[in-house]
Amino acid sequence: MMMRNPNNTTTRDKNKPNHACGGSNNKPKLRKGLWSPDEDERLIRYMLTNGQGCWSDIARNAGLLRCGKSCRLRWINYLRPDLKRGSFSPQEEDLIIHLHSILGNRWSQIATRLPGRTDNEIKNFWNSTLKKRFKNNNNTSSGSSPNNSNSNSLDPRDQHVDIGGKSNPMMDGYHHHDDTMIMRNTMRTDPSSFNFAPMVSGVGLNNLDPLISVPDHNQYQQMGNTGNVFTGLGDYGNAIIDPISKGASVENEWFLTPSVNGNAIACTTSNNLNVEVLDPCFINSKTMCHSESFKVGNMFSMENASWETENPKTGDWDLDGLIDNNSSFPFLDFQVD
DNA sequence: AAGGGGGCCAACCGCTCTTTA
DNA sequence: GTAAAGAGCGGTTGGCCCCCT
Repeated sequence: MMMRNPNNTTTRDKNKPNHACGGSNNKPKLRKGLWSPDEDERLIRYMLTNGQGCWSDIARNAGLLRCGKSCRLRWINYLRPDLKRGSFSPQEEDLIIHLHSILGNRWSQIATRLPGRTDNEIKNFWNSTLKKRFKNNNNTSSGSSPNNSNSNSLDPRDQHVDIGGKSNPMMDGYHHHDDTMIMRNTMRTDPSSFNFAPMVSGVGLNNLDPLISVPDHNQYQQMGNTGNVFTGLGDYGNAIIDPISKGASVENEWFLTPSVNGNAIACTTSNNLNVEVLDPCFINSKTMCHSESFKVGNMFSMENASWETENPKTGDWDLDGLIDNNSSFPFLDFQVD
């Protein structure tokens, strides 16, 4: 572990006012910079004895000349006994990439799903390693790579969906990650002429889905036994339902299901031949699933057309519910009038 | 061997959100 | 209802270390 000299004060420390950690003339000057072993020991001893409370009180009661904020950071990112040390495992890397594709730079939310890892650690890992890796992939990959991007973005979500290396006009889509514009075409398949495998991959299962980008997690992938559609549950819970196996028997019977990756997926039958799967991506999944005002017709009208959502904010989602519920989705039936 | 550049990562900043009085 | 304080978050900085030349 690289350590700076705890006695050092950075230029930034010297030149900038300390808004966050006091700095009042009446109070003893608070220490900044690296923590000394003695400070660590004081904080550990206090936390183990008294537990977490008001951080300002902790700093004071532990006899530390630190602001509460600094104590909190030190404890959470370094001293906590349940922290995992060492480099990230490939599984953790996969999970970080996957979660980042869903959550973006919400490091704290990503960290809650990697026990023993801190948001700071993950953020640093992403910025120093994974981001660079994506950049290199973009520079060197060509054609059929799932990570191949038509944009210059480093963000794995900015990926053109290219099924099997060939652009499929029925399944083409593009994701833009910046919360302002997401579009993806409706998909319509005719089972008499369509090869389902790429569809399954392209819709929401794993590595061909620009929102997923996690290879080798297809173990739950199933083909629908109707031969018409598919039923799938990705390793991380991204679900796709087979409307026919769910009992759809009439034309235009719709089913909605929230996907863990934030996509609310709608399935329907049309003459029991075509299957519509809509992946509105960044549209508020709560609205889709729960709002009475939501009209399936709105989705239907988007068929074969890209669209812009008004203001799709990832923060609107019940991501906790979606992501945590990996194994049993509350499939929500949705009946068209 | 020296030194310069780049990577890593601890820790800070500034902001927003939440809680409390 | 509102202001202040506390907590938490993401972005950023910069010191230390390693590696390459």
